[in-house]
Order: sequence, then structure tokens, then C-alpha cells
Amino acid sequence: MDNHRAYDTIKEQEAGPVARAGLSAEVLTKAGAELADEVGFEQVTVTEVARRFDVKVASLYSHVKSSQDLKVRIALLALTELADRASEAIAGRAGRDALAAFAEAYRGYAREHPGRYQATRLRLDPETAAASAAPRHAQLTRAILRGYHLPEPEQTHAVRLLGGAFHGYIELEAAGGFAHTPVDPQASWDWIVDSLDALLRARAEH
Amino acid sequence: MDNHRAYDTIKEQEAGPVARAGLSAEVLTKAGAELADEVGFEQVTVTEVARRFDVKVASLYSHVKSSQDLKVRIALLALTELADRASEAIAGRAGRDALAAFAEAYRGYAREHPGRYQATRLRLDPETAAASAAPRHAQLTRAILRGYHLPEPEQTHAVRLLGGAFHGYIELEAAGGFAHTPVDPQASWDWIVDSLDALLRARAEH
DNA sequence: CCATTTGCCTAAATGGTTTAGGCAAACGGG
DNA sequence: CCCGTTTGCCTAAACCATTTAGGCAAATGG
Repeated sequence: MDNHRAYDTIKEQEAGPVARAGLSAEVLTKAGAELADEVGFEQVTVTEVARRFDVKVASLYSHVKSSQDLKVRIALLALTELADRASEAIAGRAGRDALAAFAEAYRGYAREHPGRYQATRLRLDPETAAASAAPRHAQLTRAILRGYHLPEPEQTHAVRLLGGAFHGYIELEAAGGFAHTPVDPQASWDWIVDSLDALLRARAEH
Repeated sequence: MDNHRAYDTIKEQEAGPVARAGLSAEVLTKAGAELADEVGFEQVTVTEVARRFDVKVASLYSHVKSSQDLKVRIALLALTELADRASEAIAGRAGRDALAAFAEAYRGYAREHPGRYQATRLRLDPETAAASAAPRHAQLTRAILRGYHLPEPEQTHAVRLLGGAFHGYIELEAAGGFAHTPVDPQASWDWIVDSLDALLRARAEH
């Protein structure tokens, strides 16, 4: 039962005094998010995160409850980052400008951080979702729609249309669904933003 | 080394002559699809499928190459079923009718077969995707758009808009994203189909 | 300077995946 | 009808990720 001693000896021979890795839920979440961007969100494992800190797997369990807990934390981080980015994008803009900037914020984030973007689609239980940045996303969309003067319940319909359209397009693009058609995805994106702007303006007048 | 004998004895005592389970890639795929609808696509494991046939896990490996292979087969099955359903829905319809029927086919399939619908978003490698029913989905969308007389490249833009909008809406709805707003999802869906129809008609004229 | 807390450890159980090798049932030609 | 081959499912065992339990030592603070 002198395994600890043997370990310490080796450790001290090889790396000097045993250094603490400085783990915390935040640091692990950040590392998990980076891992997700590199290998995909589904491929995030506590084992790989531990490897990156050169630490034993069990050590992570003092900071996160489970593998699922780690994934939820990554999702919450991504939702917050994405809401911050969208919020900054629409600041000082209105109408078509705001819509285009908002759309670009989402698409840009998904391109730069594919794993984090995948994480935003993790199914959260209702309480967690309500306490997350998810409601901010809906609020930001409503802020854009203020420029179009839609009455309820049409404003809610429009929130759902925009959320679905942007999210769905990004997902189909990421899945490689556009690879076999020689039409520039950027051109489609611009056309779609344009068309949705026209749609909303038409709906406002009735 | 007489484990086989021991096993056979038990088997014969308990269940008579050793019956073959009648496994095949098709049967396993079907069972996997049903499992997906019950517990979610990510929760599909070869272990659970084996349990359902009362068969040892290793036995499945004569029929499917790996756990991933099973998942790909489920995805291909779902893509085919969904394309069949969409195809039937738009037969004999045009314009707004076709669009609404197409949309309803997707949403209905996702509601009735949530796990299979999740499977349709599995990332397939390009060759597999090209040989799947995925191209049929794009063709079906183009069939609907014939009624709107859009020139290229706008027709391609519209294919991407419709694919993204329907898919994104279904995903957001399934994720519970609409739970905290007291607006009927069906009403939003109808409004969205209506709006997209108007959008396409407007784009056709210019 | 000692007591407590904190951080990471070893050890071991659980469970899904996968390969290797084997027996026996089914099948088809002589 | 019998025997060789194929097919179907088996046992056994390795691998890897997850998770819990329990322990030592560094850091912390009175």
C-alpha cells in the first residue's frame, strides 16, 4: 500500500515538487469548449480534458459533477458568448441593418466556434434553460423586430421564424448540405436576410 | 473449456433447442430506429439493441460493422422514410398547397419519430450522403419551387431558405424553446408557411 | 506551528465497444 | 441421406470512458 510514496518519488524525480494544476469548474469548462471546437462537441470527454491538464481523470470530479455536467457548463458558456456577440452586433442599429448584423453574429460564431455552437443545441432541462442566456436570445430577436412594428402574436411568430431560419441554415451548412451545389453560400445567406427583411416589412403593413 | 457445453445445456433446459434470433442489418436498423424514438438517438447503443433481441452483444458485429455503422444505417433509413413521406405529401399539389403539405410532412415525421428525426442530422461523410436520400430532399424542394417560377440562382437560395427554416423551427420546437411563451406553436407554424409562400411569390414577380 | 481545508492522487467498479476464435445449426451437392 | 461449408450466435478478453471511495500532502489561516 505504499503506492502513494512510489508515485510521489517518481513525480518528484521527473517534475520536481508536485505542482497543482489549478483546476476549477471555469477552467475546465473553457478547456472543454476549446476541445469541442477542435474535435466536435460530442467528442468532448472528461478523459481528454484531464489529459490536457496532465491530471488524473478522477481529479475532475471535484470540480464538475459528471461528464454531463461538464457539457451543460460548456453549453451555458456558449449561449452566453453568443448572446453577448449578438447583443453587441445590433447595438446602435435598426431595421435591415440590425437584422443583417444579428444574422452575421450567429453565423460568424458558428464558423469560428463550431463545437461551442453545437453545444448551444444541447437539450437543457427547463429550469437550467430558463436561467441560461437562452431567454436573452429571444429578447434580442424582439429588439430587432421593434423596427418592424409587428403586433402580437405575430411578433412571436416572427421570433420563431428568425430563430429557426438562421439556426437551420447554419446547421445545414455545417453539415455539408450545400457542398454539391455550385452556388455561393454567402450569396444565399444575403438573399435570405434580404428576403426575411422584406417579409417582415410586408407583414408590418398588412 | 467446456463452457459451450455448459451454455447449451442451460439454454436447452430453459428454452428448448437453441433458436436463432434472425438478426440482419435491416432488422437491427429497424430495432435501432425504434429504440431511438423511445430514448433518443444519442442513447442508441449496440448493447441495448442486443438486449432487445436477447442476444449477446458480439453477435451484432456480424451484421453491422460498428456502433457508428448502426447509427449511420438508422440515419439512412430515416432519411428515406422522410423523403417518401414528403414525396407523397406533395403529389398532386402545387403552390401554397404543396408548400404546406411538404412542411407538414416534415413536422409530422419529427413529432411521430423524434429519434429518427434526430438521426437525419447525423453527419455523414460526403459519399454516404450523396448515396443517401438526402439529394431527394433537395429535389422535392425544387419540385415545390417550380410553382413559384424562380430563376437560378434564386431557386437554390430558396431551397436553402426552406430547408433551413423548416428544419430549424422543428429543432427549436423539439428543444423546448417555445415552452415559455403562451403562443400556440401550430399558429406560428401556419403563419410561417403563409409568410414563406408570400415571400416566394413576391420574389417570383419582381 | 498546528488544524483544517483543498487538490489531486490511487484503486476499483460499472458499462459500452470491439476483436478473436469456436461450436452447432442450416444448407446444398454428391 | 450424409457430409462439407456456410452462417449465426456464442465465450472470452481487451480497451476505454465514467464514476465513487478513500487517502496523502500542499496550502491556508488562526
